[in-house]
Amino acid sequence: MNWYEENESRIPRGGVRTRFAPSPTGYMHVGNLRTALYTWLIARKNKGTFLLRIEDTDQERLVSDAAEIIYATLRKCGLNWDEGPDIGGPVGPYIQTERRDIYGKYAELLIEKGDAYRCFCDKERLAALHEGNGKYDGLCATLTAGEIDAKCAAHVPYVIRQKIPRSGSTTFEDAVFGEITVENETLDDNVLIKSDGLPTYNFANVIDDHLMGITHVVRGSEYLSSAPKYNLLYEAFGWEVPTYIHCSPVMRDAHNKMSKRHGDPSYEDLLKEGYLSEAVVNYVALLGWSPGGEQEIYSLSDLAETFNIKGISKSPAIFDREKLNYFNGLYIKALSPAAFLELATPYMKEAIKTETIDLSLVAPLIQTRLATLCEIPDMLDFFDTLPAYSPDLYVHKKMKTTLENTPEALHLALSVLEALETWDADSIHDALMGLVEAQGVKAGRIMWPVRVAVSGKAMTPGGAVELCHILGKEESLGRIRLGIAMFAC
RNA sequence: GGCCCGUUGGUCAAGUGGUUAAGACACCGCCCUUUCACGGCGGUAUCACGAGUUCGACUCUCGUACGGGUCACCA
Repeated sequence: MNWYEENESRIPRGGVRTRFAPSPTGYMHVGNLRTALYTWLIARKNKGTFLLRIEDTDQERLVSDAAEIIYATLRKCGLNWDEGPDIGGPVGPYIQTERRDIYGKYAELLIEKGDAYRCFCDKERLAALHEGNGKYDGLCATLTAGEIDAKCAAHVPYVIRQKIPRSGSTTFEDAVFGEITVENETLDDNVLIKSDGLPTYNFANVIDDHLMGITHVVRGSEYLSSAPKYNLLYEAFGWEVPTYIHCSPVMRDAHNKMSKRHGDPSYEDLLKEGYLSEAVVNYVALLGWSPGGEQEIYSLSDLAETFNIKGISKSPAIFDREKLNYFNGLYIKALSPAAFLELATPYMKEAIKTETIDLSLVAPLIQTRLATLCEIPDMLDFFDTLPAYSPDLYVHKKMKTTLENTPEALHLALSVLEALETWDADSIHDALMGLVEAQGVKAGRIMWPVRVAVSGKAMTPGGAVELCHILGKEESLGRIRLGIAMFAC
C-alpha cells in the first residue's frame, strides 16, 4: 500500500461528519459562533460526528491563546466535539501546521496529473501583473522540464499553483444558494503551496476535508466565489465533493459585518454584558435560520432535533440587540429562583453592602424586570442609602396622591407600622391594607407615599410592602419619618 | 471595473402561482396593578422598481436600481 492508499484507507465512511475549522487569529465573534453552531447542529441532527480543526497556516497572524478562547467558547455553549486537537481522533493531527508534510505530497501528485505547476515568479513580477488585470498569466505553466530542473537546482524559491482550465465552465451545488456556474476563464491559478512550504487555505481545506471524511462543509459566504476552484481540485483528485453550506454574514447594520474593529461584541463580551449563554445561542441560531413554525425558544437539544439546512437564509441578517435583550429576559425569567439567586448575587452585592439585607428576598423582585444581569446594580441603588429626592415624587395623579394628602398618609402608615410586632411581608401588607380599608381610599393613596418614602425613587423593583420588609423595621420607619419631616417646614 | 450572490414591515422572518401576506422584537393603545416590570388583549407598518409569462404573480423569466461578497504566497 502506498502513502496515498494508506491515507484513503483511514478515511471514515458512512455517517455525516462536519468540522469547525477556525483560524486562531483572535476571538470568537458572533458570526463565527453561528457557523460553529450550525456545523455542530448538522452533525448532531444526523447522529454524525463533529470535529474541530485549527487552521493555523498563516504564521504571521497567529495569536497565542486564540485557540484557548475557541475551546472555552465552544465548551460554554455546549458545542462538544468528538475529535480535535486536544482529544485526538482517527484522522489526526487536527492542527494544520502539524500536517504540513501531507499537503506537499498531494500537490506533487497534482503536478504529475497536470493540474498544478511550480511557479518561480518573484514578488515584483506578481505585483506588476496585479497592476494589470489582476490574474496570474500562467507563465510558469509553460516552463519546460529542463527549465524547471535548472531553477530547482539553483534553489529559486517557488510556489505551487493550481492549473485552471483555460476554457469551459465549472458548476457546483450549494445547499443554501443552489446551483452556481462560473466561466473557468474568470478563475485565477491560485497558489496551493506557499514558498514556505505551507499550504494556503484553499488547498489545505480541500485536502483536510477529504482526508477527514467531511461530508458537509459549513462556511461563510465569502468563500462562495472560491468554491469553483475547490470543485476543480476535487475533480482533479477524483474525490467526492462534500455538501457545501455557505452562510451569509451576520451584520452590525445594513452595510457592515459585525467586527471587532467596529467595537461589536464577541461571545465573551456578551457574557460580560450580562447575557446568558443559552440566550445568546438561541438568538444566534435564529439569525439567518428559521425553523419555519412559530416557536422561537429552543434549547440546544431542541435545535439539534429541529435544525434543517433548508431553513438557512441566503441574505445577511442584522444583529439586533433589542431582540437579544428580549431572549435574555425570557431566559432569566425561566431560571429557577435558586439558580437566579446564584447568578444575581454578585451583581446584587455590587449595590448592596448592608449585610442585614436578605438578598434572597431581593432576587425575586428583580428577576422579572431584567434584560441583562448588568442592570441589577442600578436597580438596587437605594437600599444602602436613601437617595435625596424631591417632594414632587409624592404627587401621582393615578394614585390620587398630592402634596396635601401625603403627610397624613405617611403619619398613618408610620403609626400602624410602628405598632407591628412581627416584621414580615404578610403583616406589613395586612397593616397597610387595613389602613386603606379603614380610610376608605384607593390602595395607592397609602402605598405610593410609603414606597416613595422608603426608596426615594419613582420606580423600584417591588412595592411598598416588599421594600419595607427587606429594609427592616428600623430603617423603614426611619425613612418614613424623614419623609414626614420634608413636609414639616 | 470583471465575476458571483442577495432584496417580504425599523429588525429577525414564514411564504414556493390563487393567502385577510404567518409569527417574533421594537413601537403605540387598552386591561391587570401599591410604582416599574411581568402577564393578557388589540393596533400601526412589508413583497425595491420596470417589463414579460399567465385567467391570475411576493412566488417563474428578463432587465434596472440598490446592497453584499470576491478578485493575496489571509483565511
